[in-house]
Order: sequence, then structure tokens, then C-alpha cells
Amino acid sequence: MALKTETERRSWRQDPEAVKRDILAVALSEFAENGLSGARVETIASRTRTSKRMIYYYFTDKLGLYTAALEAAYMKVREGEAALDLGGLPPARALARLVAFTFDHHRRNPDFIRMVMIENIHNAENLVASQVIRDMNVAAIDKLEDICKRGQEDGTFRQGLDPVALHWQISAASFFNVSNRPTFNAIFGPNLFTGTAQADLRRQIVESVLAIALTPPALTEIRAEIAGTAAPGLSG
Amino acid sequence: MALKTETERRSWRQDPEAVKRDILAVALSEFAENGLSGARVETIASRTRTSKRMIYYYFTDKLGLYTAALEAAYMKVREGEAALDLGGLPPARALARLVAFTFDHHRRNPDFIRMVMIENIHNAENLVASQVIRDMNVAAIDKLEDICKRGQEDGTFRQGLDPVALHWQISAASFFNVSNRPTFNAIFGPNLFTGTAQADLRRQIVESVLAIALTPPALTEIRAEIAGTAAPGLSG
DNA sequence: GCAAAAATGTACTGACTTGTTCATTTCGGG
DNA sequence: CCCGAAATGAACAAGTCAGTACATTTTTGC
Repeated sequence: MALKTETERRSWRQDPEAVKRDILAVALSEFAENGLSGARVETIASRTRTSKRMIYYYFTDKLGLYTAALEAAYMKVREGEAALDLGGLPPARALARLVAFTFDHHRRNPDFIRMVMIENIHNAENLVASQVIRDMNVAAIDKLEDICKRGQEDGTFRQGLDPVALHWQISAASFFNVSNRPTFNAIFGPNLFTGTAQADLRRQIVESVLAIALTPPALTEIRAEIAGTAAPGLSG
Repeated sequence: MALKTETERRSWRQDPEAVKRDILAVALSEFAENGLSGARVETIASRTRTSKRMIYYYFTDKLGLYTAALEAAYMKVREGEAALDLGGLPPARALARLVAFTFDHHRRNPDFIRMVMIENIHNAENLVASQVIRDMNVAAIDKLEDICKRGQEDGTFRQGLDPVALHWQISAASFFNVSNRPTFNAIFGPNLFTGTAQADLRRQIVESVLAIALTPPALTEIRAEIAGTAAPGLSG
């Protein structure tokens, strides 16, 4: 029975997997809120259904727990991203949708953003160790690469586009919008983060990215397409 | 003698001001590197020319020291920004220059960026308290507001521009370029951060911001202007 | 020069925090 | 139903770290 280990491990004990998941979920939220050195193992433990003992039993270290939480954060967003289907869309449409989606997705996952912020403060030392995370992000680029290739083939995208640079642009705006909200808010007030202003911002970002990727004629075309379903000539 | 306090305070003791400055400089670099909870007061003390005792004497708290360091970071970048003169430039030129400058300036001041990152992790709690910092940033907006106004008056800028939103765009790219370099680097390699790729990135950001702010005709005009000193027709 | 205030050095403390030890329970397989 | 391994609970050990007490020196105003 090749599936023995698989099946029996599931009904193994009184659900150690659930215990691990419980710990991880709490750890993620706690690390995201307080940072690596700011988080307290005892606090995490107290918020789980188990004890501190179990944290060390399953994750050996505070750092081990942190790394696991970081991976968990990446996995969670990846699941969300999987829901996005760009298959049938023409390249320009697909790109527009990807940008808008990323913007919204980041907004919906502040814990993930904060984990990445924290990881950057630590010079990505723990991220380097995780192959899981690296694979994940390469997948994101593959998606973009596919769009670029299709766009260049049908002539709507400029030549010489760098998918990574494009990803950088998309990420910068979407990430910053969440990561720097507190300071921006404190200094300039919350106006930029209300529903309507956020919608404007998103539109602007989509526009900017399209302007970078598309050839001028393709750009004017999709602008018209997005503005309404009407063709450009019909509205004037 | 009205200047008595001023003059004599300078030669007051064996230079307590210098001690404060020494502590602050070390604290800034240490907090920027390790974060608020990650930094150790003893480590900071050991890197100064004085003792831990003095830190508490002058700054009362670890948090007091952190806040002072945060303000110091803002002041330092503000000095750098003061060097930028946009007075005589026409609006489009001024905006282009402001964007390019911000990009470079952030790149040159990673400690400042890291302090802002850290402050965001802490939900800007300590920034709210500091009037100094808020005034500083309002000044930055004033600069942009002036450019916008001039641009709208001479017809090169679109109507209804929000200087704060523009500032957001400029900041997002320039900030992200420094703040998220570690993770980006770890995942996609260092290609985007070499001299030439960074120059490309900067050009792209300038372009994007101009595309947001300028009217289409003004945009094509300044593009030609930037591409070379030659007029558009001459190169073809 | 002298008294008062400011500045500084040394050594210490109390609280907090990570991680461990040891004993106990739960569970699967035979 | 019993044995060994996995899983867990409770108290504890060792080290770390922010902050302080106390003594001493330096400077200033007079």
C-alpha cells in the first residue's frame, strides 16, 4: 500500500496537523503585527489552543516559527492568485486585469504585505532560505511573461519588454499602497484611502502600466475599450 | 546682550550638544538596521563615545531615543532636498526633475527609507506625535502644488490634478525601489538594481508621472525635448 | 575660588523572554 | 491490552535587556 503513510498520517493522533495549522495562523498574525523581534512567543502561545511547548516541539525555534509563518503567508496569497484566470483574454486586457487584480489583492492581504516589509527589514535573510517562496514568485513572472509574449506576437506590446521590470512597476504601486498607508495617512490625511480615491488610483496604475507595455496605437484602442463598450469614433 | 544664551551655550560644557549628536547618529543607524524592538540600547551606547547612562539622561527612554532618531532622519533628508531648485524651470521640466531627484535621493538615503518602513510597521504611532515631521512633508507638497498650479496656468498640465496623489505616485516608485530591494533581489536576482537598469527604471518613472500630469500635446513636446535637444522633426 | 547645577561613570536590579527539563498522556500496532 | 513512540502539560533555568541608584566630576554664575 503506497498510500498507507498518506492515509494514516491524517487520522494519526488527535490531529497534530490541526495544532500546527493553529499555531501557524496565530504566528502569522502576530509576526505580521509586531515583527520578528517584536513578537513574543508566549503571546503567540497564549493565542493558540495549545502551549508554548508545542511551538518548540514543531518549529524548534522562534526563527523556525517565523520562517514557517512567512512561507504560510506566501502560500495564502498564492491560493488567492490562482483564482485569477487570464487565459482567454487578449494580452492588453489580460495585463489590465492582472494589474487591477494585484492592486486589490494586496489591499485585501495586509498581513502578507507586512510580512514582506518585515522580511525586507531583515534583508530577506529568511526568504533566501526558502525554495518554496522563490518558486512561487517565479510562477507569477511566468504569467506575465506569457502575456508579454502574446502581446508582442500580435503587435500590441512594445518590443524589448522586461517582464520582471513590469512586475516591479505593478508591485511598487500595489505594495506601497498598503505598506506606507500609516505614514501617508498620518501626514496627508486619509483622503487617498477612501473608496473613490482608491478606485482612481487603481485606474491610474492600470493606465500607467499599459502605457509602458503597449504600443501607442494599441494603447489608444484599449483606452476606448475600457472607457465604455463604444468604439472611439462613436462617442464624438 | 541678546545673543548671550546663543553664544555661551555653544561653549557651555564639554560639548553636550556633540554628545547628543553622537548618540543620535548612532541611534539612527542602529534603529534603521534593526528596528525599534530589534535595536539594543547597550549596542547603541557601545558605538557612541559616551555611555548608556547618557542616552537615558538626554532621551529618557528607548522610545524617546527612537523618536528623536526618526526626526533626525527626516531632517537629514530635508536638508538634501533643500538643494533642489526648481524655481526657474517650466512646469513640465520641473516635474521631471523633481521625480528624477526623488528617485536618486531615496536611493542615496536607505537609512531614511528603513526608518519609514519601521515606522509603518508600527502604524506610524511615533510619527503622529511629531509636528516637526508633519510640517516637513507639507513643505514637499507645497513644492508640487506650485508646479501643478503653474502647469495648469500655462496649459501644459491637466485640470483636476491632485498634488498629493502625484506625490503618492512619485513616492511609491522611489520608495519601493529601495525598501523592497532585498526581497526582490532574493527572488529575481540583482539585474534590476545595476546601474543601467536603474537608469532605465528612473526614466520610466519620470515618463509615467509626466504622462499622468501633462496634457497629450505637452507630453509629446517634452518627450522630444528630453530625448535630445533636437526638435522632433529633425531626427527622422 | 565656591556653591549649585549640569553632566557623566560604574555597577546593579528587576522584569521579561527564550528555550528546556521532566513527567504524563495519548495513540497506534501487534 | 500492552508496549513504544508520538504528543503534550507545568514548572523552571539561564540569559538578556531596559532602566536606575549612587557616586563623582565638570562647568557656570557669582
